[in-house]
Amino acid sequence: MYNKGTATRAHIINTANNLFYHQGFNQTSFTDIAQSAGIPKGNFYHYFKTKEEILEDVIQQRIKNIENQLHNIEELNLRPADRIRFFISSLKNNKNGFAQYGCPIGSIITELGKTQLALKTKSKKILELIHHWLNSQFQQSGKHKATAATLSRHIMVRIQGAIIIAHAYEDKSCFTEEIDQLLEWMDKEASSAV
Amino acid sequence: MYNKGTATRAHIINTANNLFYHQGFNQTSFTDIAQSAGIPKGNFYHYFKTKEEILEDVIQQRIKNIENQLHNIEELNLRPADRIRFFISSLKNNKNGFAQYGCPIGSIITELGKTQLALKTKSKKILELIHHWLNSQFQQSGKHKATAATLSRHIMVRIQGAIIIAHAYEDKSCFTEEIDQLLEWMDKEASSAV
DNA sequence: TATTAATTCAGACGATCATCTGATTAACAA
DNA sequence: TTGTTAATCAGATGATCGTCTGAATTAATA
Repeated sequence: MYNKGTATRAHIINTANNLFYHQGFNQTSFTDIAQSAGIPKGNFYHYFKTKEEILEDVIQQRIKNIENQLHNIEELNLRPADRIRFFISSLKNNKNGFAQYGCPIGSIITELGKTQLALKTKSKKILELIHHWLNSQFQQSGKHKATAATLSRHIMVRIQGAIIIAHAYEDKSCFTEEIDQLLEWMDKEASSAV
Repeated sequence: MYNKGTATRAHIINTANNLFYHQGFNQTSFTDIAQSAGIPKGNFYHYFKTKEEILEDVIQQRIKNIENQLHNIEELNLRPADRIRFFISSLKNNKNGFAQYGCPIGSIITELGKTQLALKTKSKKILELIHHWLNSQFQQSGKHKATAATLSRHIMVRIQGAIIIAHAYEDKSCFTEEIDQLLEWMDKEASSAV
């Protein structure tokens, strides 16, 4: 077997992943990815037939990354509510990227949600993964199903909103301060309501 | 003087306004606007030299609309805090559009923020207009400067976040329920802290 | 070594993009 | 009526888009 291609393929996905994040999906051309990856355009077709195929693999990779991230949190031996706190806090590691490029998940859904609904549905899975995880943590912490749904959605809303505003103003402190408020909210509200 | 063109120009801006909202700026071509407006492409150049020029006028129009909206609220003879409540409530009138196309302001800033920073700066003014107005209302209601800044930003965050999530799930109830929570928050938190 | 399959790569394809031209028509002012 | 400006409109322009071809090269297998 001859499989140097596996590495090349991964390299393409990585490059596309960054470009889609930094420039947007529609604003990133085949030529962009090829040049940035240092791979001749003609070579691409051997790995991906369409730009959509690249996006699908990029999404798959992002899903895996987040699954690993959430899995690692679950191994920390924390109570469910503290897992959520840990997850929210850890978002602050990305604050520079959020302020400069927005949310890698939210921005692509917003972009594709306008005209490319099939691709949007696929990107949405990343959002749902986090959303379902939060929901599950709330239920494990003893919240009723309906309460857990409301609380988890509320967190999604405030994270997405904080990133939007931080990106609009290119100011990471917008994000960190709103996240700190969200953590305070976790202590007060989310601990009380059942 | 011969000025049938004024109406044509306004018609172009209106058409572009809708298309930019429904499809995104980069996903809307000159041909799209021309066809949708029923105006031959060649005629466009008489009114707008570039696509950016159209966007600038679209933004100007949106700013005027929001200025009018806010001005109307100020004439309702409400207390500042109730003006804010009124503004937030009135967003529910757009819930269908939000769920289907996202936020006309947030989505264009997100899109342009990736690669077209000059245009982003211009679109951002619509966001700032609302943000400053909220800030001003909070200050008029007796809040300290720093408190008003935090509270107004928080509202922006939650509105943007609610729209993002509603758009992602194409579910307007996501938006309305989060907005109702925001109004409850107004009653509790925003009334207390000075 | 000969054969097969995986991989590389230069460049072509038609479609579409934003932009522009120049000729034509419509409206008004003299 | 004539001259001038505003407005219309068919279609060209070069650049770039995503997609694709086919031949060359490389590595593994028989």
